[in-house]
Amino acid sequence: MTPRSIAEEIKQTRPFRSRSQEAVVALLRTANVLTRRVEAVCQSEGITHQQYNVLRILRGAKAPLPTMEIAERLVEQAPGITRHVNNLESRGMIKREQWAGDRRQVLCQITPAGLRVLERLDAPMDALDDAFAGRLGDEQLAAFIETLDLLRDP
Amino acid sequence: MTPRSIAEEIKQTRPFRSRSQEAVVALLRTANVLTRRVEAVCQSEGITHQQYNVLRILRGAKAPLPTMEIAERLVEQAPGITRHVNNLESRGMIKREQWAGDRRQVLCQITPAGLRVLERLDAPMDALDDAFAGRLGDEQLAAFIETLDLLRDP
DNA sequence: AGCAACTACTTGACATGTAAAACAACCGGA
DNA sequence: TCCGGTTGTTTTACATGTCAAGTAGTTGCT
Repeated sequence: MTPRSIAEEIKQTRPFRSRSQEAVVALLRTANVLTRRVEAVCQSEGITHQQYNVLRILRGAKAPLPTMEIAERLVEQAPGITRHVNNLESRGMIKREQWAGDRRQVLCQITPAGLRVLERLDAPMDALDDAFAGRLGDEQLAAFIETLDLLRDP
Repeated sequence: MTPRSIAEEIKQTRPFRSRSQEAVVALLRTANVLTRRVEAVCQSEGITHQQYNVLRILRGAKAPLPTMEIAERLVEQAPGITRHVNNLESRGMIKREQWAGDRRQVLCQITPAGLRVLERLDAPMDALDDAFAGRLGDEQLAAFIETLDLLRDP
């Protein structure tokens, strides 16, 4: 039941210099594949992967969030977020408002329309998650997550 | 020694609907972080992550490769590859030639200049791989790679 | 108060990824 | 051989991510 190994998959004559390199390449390729699937699901509602993430962050937050908060959570630079927010706002999925406390900040909040979009995506996204990671056994899944957490650790 | 968990890291009020979802998010975020580091290394030679990959594929191949072969191995659409190849060719790192056998194909080959660029990147890239994946134990690393291979399996 | 330094965006310019369409070249019959 | 259908690649158009600058609005120090 061994899946095609990366070495074979990319047909490299000189496969890998190290096991670490193999892990790096495998991680990047796997994420690449996964991203496409997520995009495919989001497309059904006419939004992109990152727009979806913005909406999900806003839904997850109890209160309206300043733009930079979203940027931090998405690990993306501010300009990109500004554009996502522009786009989502123009389509009525989120609402922006100045906050009296610090007028530099723009607080973003998901609208009922945005919530409905997310709700329609919940089921297919859950299905994707399960189809993707569901074949891993419980302890393999746990180990995988733990390893990923460790790798991101500074 | 537990790293910040994703749930905590992204400050979501409603963390995850499932363990599978946590794995999906962790994978995407980890790849995101890793990509930035790779880009940072490539930048020292003035090339991008994907241009680096094109060069590495061409170095790994014994013979010149048609453009579409590169696209397949990089899992990227043709137009993107055309541009990378244009860019690399204009800087003398690769060479393009028509092939008599099938005149639709354009064969790409790395030049000595391109090889030198790669050689200068080999050491820092190895270092990155090790810094990134090196803290995993041997068997944790093996399990990680195996899981990734499995996840990419159709 | 006054001003330098900093923060939160926003805008503009540019590289890259993708879908769609344009082309040239090849392939398999009729 | 001629023709419709594929294939390899490029062009075009567009969305997105990043960097560099620009603009408000704040803060801290004097």
